[in-house]
Amino acid sequence: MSEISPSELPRDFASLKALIVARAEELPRRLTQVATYAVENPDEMAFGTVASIAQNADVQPSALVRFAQSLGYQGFSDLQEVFRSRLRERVLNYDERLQQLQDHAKDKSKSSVILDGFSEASSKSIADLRQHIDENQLEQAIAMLANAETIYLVGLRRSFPISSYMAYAFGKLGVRTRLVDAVGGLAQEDVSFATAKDCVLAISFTPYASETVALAQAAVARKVPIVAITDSPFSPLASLATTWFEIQEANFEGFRSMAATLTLAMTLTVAVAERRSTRKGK
Amino acid sequence: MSEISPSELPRDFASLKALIVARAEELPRRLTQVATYAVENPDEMAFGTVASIAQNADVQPSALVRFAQSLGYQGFSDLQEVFRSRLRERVLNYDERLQQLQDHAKDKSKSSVILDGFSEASSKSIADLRQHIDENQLEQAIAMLANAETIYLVGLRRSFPISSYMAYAFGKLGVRTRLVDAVGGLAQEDVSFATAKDCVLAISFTPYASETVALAQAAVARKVPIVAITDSPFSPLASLATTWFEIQEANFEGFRSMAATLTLAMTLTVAVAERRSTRKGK
DNA sequence: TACTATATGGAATGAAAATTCCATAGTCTG
DNA sequence: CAGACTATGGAATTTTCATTCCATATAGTA
Repeated sequence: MSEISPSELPRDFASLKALIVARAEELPRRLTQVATYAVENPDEMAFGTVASIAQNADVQPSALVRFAQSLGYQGFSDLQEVFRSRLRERVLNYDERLQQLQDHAKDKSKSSVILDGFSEASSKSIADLRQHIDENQLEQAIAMLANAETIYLVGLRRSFPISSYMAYAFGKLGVRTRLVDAVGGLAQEDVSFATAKDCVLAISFTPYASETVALAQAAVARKVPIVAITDSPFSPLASLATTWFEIQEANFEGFRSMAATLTLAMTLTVAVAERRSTRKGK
Repeated sequence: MSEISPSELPRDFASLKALIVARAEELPRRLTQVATYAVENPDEMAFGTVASIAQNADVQPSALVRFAQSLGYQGFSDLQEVFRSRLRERVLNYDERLQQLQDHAKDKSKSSVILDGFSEASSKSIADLRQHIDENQLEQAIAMLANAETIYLVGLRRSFPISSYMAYAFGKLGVRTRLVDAVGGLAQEDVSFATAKDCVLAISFTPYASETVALAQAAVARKVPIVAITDSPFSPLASLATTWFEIQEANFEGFRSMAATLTLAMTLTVAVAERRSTRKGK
């Protein structure tokens, strides 16, 4: 009945998907329709019944069975097993992982618990960042930084690793920056060379370092545009900045992650460098 | 028939689990058995049939139906829906997420693609770290650092943000460190004060900064124990170090993440500080 | 255009599943 | 210890589901 079925049908979702895509065009019209639906709604395929799926895909129940058979499976149920296996392999979601962390904390070494805790906090922070960031704002910040003659990187104490990373990475990519560290009030002088053609990237989290705020104020006074990365709308940087990102880092036992900030920093660095190189090319 | 069912039964897995746990003890013996099985085998509950689950849980099929009804559901199928919803909500696994990134790259802004790429790379790096790390090794490194009189933090160029983060965090936690930056060959002098009672934490990735290697060699000569964080068994640090961590950072378009290294750094910092404070307390 | 092969819709069928029912066992109470 | 109530196992029943079948439509070919 089926053209191919050399006993080695896909049993995992990835290869099944590949098979469906490959065979899709040589299948009859209605079965192509099923193929499309299957690839686009794998969850539904895993849990639905022939009748419910048929209704949603707008085909007859028999079409589903035929589809499965034309791929070489015994019937729909056989095919459905593969879609179900996909869900079994899925990664746990955050709530579950957190729960699991707590459940297994007893039988693990203290250091492993800490590692797991920070891993979770970091992953969660990154996921939140991705979900909450405003695309337009990201675009605006990149444009501002890409247009700047010199980027002044302001980040002290806890934020210093981030700004020093950006200084290093920008340097590698040929973008001119100035890493402002505020040792003994020398910092202000640095920024006092900045003009409206430059840009300040200020990073600060609670408790906001007073030097960072002072530097940002000096920049505002000189009409230097500011991109800020901070953690709250009430941050002093929020009102000073031309545009600003709110980053919520998850914490483990009170120690905040820095993963989201670092990820955003990497993004800005590469995006700005990329923007500059394409612009220069023209 | 059922005691409670005020039309607001759990429809999500988290609250269902809470309900089951809460009601478990007041249920009859066989139904408690079902409750236990359900909580411990949620996947099976989602995919199995009444017959198959009953067999695995070693109860009669009717017990499953009764269990569902005693919680307030119409029947087993009704309850099973909740277990299924849990799997639907699960996070995609890495392969799928990567695939999805590529699929949706067209209809997104370039900057979003970069952010997604780095987010993915960071999450993956952290997951790998957690999976591959050796607990005993982690313990050993923490012990070494906790016992040191002074911790010398050696990390240059790309690794400098990490060591500077640790310097900051250790400082906050009252652990004495020395951040070694190799400006103009001054570094060596720093390490030349170190003794066997201290410890060097060296961080370096390809291409290994020659200064970091030189510092590590100087430390070896003075019999100072070394904990290293690097990316390959062929790293010059691997052979010099007393113990070392291999970290594989995922990359996006050739730009390596730093999330795993940062997560390990946070772990070491907090674990060492914690170890010291408990020891001091005795 | 006629013929043939293939595809499709929809009802019929048979299998499998969930649910109910009932007889019996067990437990609690007076 | 008797009686009443609850719990349990397992068979009977009903519902739901996947699959097959067949009449009709569609497309391809001579």
